[in-house]
Amino acid sequence: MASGRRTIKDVARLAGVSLGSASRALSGAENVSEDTIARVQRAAASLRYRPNHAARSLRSRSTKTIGCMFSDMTNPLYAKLFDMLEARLERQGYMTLISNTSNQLDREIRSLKLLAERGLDALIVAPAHERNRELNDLLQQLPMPYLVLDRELLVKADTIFFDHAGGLARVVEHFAALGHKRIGLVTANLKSRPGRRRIAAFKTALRANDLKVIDENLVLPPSSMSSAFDDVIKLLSRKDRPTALVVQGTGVLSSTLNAISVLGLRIPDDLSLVSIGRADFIQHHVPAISTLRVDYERLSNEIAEHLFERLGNNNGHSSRKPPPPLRRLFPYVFEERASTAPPRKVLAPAL
Amino acid sequence: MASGRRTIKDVARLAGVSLGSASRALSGAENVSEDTIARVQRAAASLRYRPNHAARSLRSRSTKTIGCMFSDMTNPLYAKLFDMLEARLERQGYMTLISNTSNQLDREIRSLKLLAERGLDALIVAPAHERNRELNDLLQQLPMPYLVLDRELLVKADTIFFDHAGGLARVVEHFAALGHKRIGLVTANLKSRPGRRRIAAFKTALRANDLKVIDENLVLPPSSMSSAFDDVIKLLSRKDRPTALVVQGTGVLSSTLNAISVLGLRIPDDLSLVSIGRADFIQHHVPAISTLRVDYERLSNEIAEHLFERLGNNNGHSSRKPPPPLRRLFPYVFEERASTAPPRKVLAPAL
DNA sequence: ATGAAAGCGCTAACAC
DNA sequence: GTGTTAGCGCTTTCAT
Repeated sequence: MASGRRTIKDVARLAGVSLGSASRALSGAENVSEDTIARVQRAAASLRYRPNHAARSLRSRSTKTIGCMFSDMTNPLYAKLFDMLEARLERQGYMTLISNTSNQLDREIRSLKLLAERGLDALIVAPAHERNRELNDLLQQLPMPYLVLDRELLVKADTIFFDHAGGLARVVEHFAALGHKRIGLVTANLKSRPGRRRIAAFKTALRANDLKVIDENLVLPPSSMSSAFDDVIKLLSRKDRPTALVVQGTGVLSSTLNAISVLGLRIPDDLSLVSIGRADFIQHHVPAISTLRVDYERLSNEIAEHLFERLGNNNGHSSRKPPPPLRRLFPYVFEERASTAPPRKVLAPAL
Repeated sequence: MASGRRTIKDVARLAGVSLGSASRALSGAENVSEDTIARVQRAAASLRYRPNHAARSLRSRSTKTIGCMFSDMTNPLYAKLFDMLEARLERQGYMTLISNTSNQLDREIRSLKLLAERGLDALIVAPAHERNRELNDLLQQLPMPYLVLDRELLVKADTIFFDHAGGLARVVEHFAALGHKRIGLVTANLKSRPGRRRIAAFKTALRANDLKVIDENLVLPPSSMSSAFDDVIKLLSRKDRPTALVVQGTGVLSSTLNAISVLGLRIPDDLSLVSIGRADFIQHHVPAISTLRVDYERLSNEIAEHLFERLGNNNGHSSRKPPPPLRRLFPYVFEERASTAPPRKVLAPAL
């Protein structure tokens, strides 16, 4: 890196004060005179001084950086969350370091090691491999506080869970109230918590509404971004095809819409549809698609607040008692738009 | 951060060697005996030693980190590039720090300052505001080498441009060869280079093929991710509607497909279509969509190689002559798939 | 309120 | 090949 970079020493010399005073003036400490602050700031500006981050964090033991390890940034939902989070944390002077692991265990492990040695102030993690021993050990040994996003790890950790049960219950009730009897779920067959919970919650919600659980109505393409096209075509070609569909809002949704369009079915006349998680590309769809979604602004606020609270406690080094781990159930919001209507068969007699 | 963290001093003591030897052993230096290496590594492992990154980069003046500033990570194209880049750089021991600015000038400026003071080894930037004075000044004062991605800045800088002209020429020739006379372009009306160049290149390509430039065929929704639905509906409802469409592969593409589906038009029977940049959500579309795309794997390799070359030169501090700035024209690849065919009117007489 | 001095953990330069 | 030492740029005591 540039050797000609200005240091705080240069600033102090130019301002005619000691090194310590310059530091205090720049970091807004208590015991500095107005005059000193002014002179130091002028000197810093004229030298275009920028503090050296490595030196600062070596000494102060704070990197002012928060790390995120998400399983797949290509997933627009994570991308959106990251965007909000970054904007939110930046306001407190924190930078966000992201590490994307593409659902690969080895990348998750290397990533965790790297993040650990960089001594970030805190971490937000959503590893794909919740039950891997090495990964769990690594997390446990992490020197900084960390927050888990919708994963059920082996280790006890602060976690924000998404309320899949509540969310899917809301959607199924909505369909049931409209008179739908046959409801399908199209979602990735992932092993991680969101995948597992969505399927379980869907079945539970059906039972709670006295609806039959028809396993054929569960369309489970292997990965979160892969195509559900063929499966949806098959499902919707059946004689007793579902009249309503709950669809995961990633690539699965676009291929489902594609299949619906190819079959010439109309939404909501022939088929009602609710997406889980509003994918960006769908927000202008015609007709507007009813969505079960997470309020990412609220979520990123909650994450930030929790993190800062933990960071605060951590300042006093070994505090008396470790606080109980956070276990927050974060709600989904159901936004009814134009993609749901009563099923045809029910409407017909009324005509 | 944890105060009980092990340092290299602990490792050296346990291994029974000096601090310097421990350091050399761990960083794979030249002059260390096999025996020392083994003992130090054993000691490090048993202590669960992790080097302190701040100390290391303060001393060695290298952060082993490369920063990216992209205008919008929510754009799946950037997300994909970042993913490949991260995997590529990780292999050389580099971490990738991403900063997402959502096309906001103030975030770009703050971001650049933060990245600068963290003394990253190199930067990859694609700012939305190419011609902003403050942003250009900031770039010029950057202490580390940086690479610009498809932007025309005021300052001279290493840049990889995408070959929009070559790419669009290829697509228009393809359509012309199939017999299309009326070709439309649907793309965001962004002020940044990709937006500008795409439009200009499209017009040039039409002229080169003796096709009329019909301004009404240019559909320009305001932002790269916004909806083109209404505009595409209008365009395709016209009597002399285009028989072929070139569509930007972001949210614009999904809303265009949505419009086409609502109008009941079939691809490629009623309308041929090529997307620019394969959005992830479209890779399984039926019919498969012909695409003008960037080879992100190759691109990330070129970026990495260029960066390491610049880093190499930078080691020798002020080298004799600064090398001429890189101005690389990066090619598009045209992948013909199933979404293009001769126009109907031309086929009819043949029947 | 200010200056002097220590030292964060590490690597690089130098001696042997 | 190894140990010793200096010092990266900064914040934080500790005097005054």
